[in-house]
Amino acid sequence: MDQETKELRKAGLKVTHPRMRILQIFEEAEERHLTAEDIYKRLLSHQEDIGLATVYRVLTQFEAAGIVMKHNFEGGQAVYELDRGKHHDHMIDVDSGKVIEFMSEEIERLQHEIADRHGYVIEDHSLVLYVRPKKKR
Amino acid sequence: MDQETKELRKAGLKVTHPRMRILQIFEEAEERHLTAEDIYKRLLSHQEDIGLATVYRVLTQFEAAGIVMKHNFEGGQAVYELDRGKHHDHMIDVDSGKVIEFMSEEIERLQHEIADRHGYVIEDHSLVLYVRPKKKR
DNA sequence: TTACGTGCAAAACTTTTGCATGGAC
DNA sequence: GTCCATGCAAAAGTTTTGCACGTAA
Repeated sequence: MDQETKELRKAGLKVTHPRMRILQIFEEAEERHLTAEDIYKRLLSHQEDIGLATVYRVLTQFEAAGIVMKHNFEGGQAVYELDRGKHHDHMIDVDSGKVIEFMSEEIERLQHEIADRHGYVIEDHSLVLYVRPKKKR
Repeated sequence: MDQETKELRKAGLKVTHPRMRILQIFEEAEERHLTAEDIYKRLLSHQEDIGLATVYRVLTQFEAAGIVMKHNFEGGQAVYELDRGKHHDHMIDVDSGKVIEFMSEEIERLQHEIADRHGYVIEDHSLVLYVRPKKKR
């Protein structure tokens, strides 16, 4: 039994063609971060007959099942990435649109400290740096 | 000449009724963070005849002029707040929807350090903590 | 007077939903 | 066979735009 099938079964989801193909799209893709539209277009270009509504439904289920993470960066469309388990934040090159992942134990620690100081516990968080390449000189 | 007029003039914007009223709505509001819809509803309740499209147009101009800041928190609608100049990040109580502002020099410093290490400079950034009140015991 | 601003309605865009059919187990 | 999943089209929700009219400077 292949990896995708296992992943779907584990999530208690029926193993259907759209779900398999969407998982594969993520695995094949160069970029880790894709919009629903990106995925839909790639399916179309492989002559797949899968509706955009299905893409959204599948992504929503995948998110609930912890298979993907959804991010609301600037610019209307939500982006999704496979949830590989290791938490990280994002840096977006505003010139090229490239997404860089990073992780700082130190920032994580400070966030918890701040929330705690205000009487809260962190449920989730979102840190995005919008960056531009340093000028060389 | 009052404060609102001064602010609009400084931004090179004509002093019109909708622009004045929208500035005032921000100043009167208990919450610092309002959606376009929030503002529109408050105008309606004051019997103002200002269209929602105008609210969006004015907010967009205000953002370009540095009068307000726009945030894309989770949940579809963008929120706007007056730009008082002092940078801060946000903590959102997911139970009540309450928005708490905070600021950490330490986190700011680490962000720059990380961007720099990757060969970038930070153009802008967004840090939002989604939190829940600590359980008492 | 003239360029810019506004209200209204329609359009654009992303995402969700209703419904009849199809497919996994 | 049963229940969940899907495609399609339509709806919903937010934001933008076209256009004719209005108004600040």
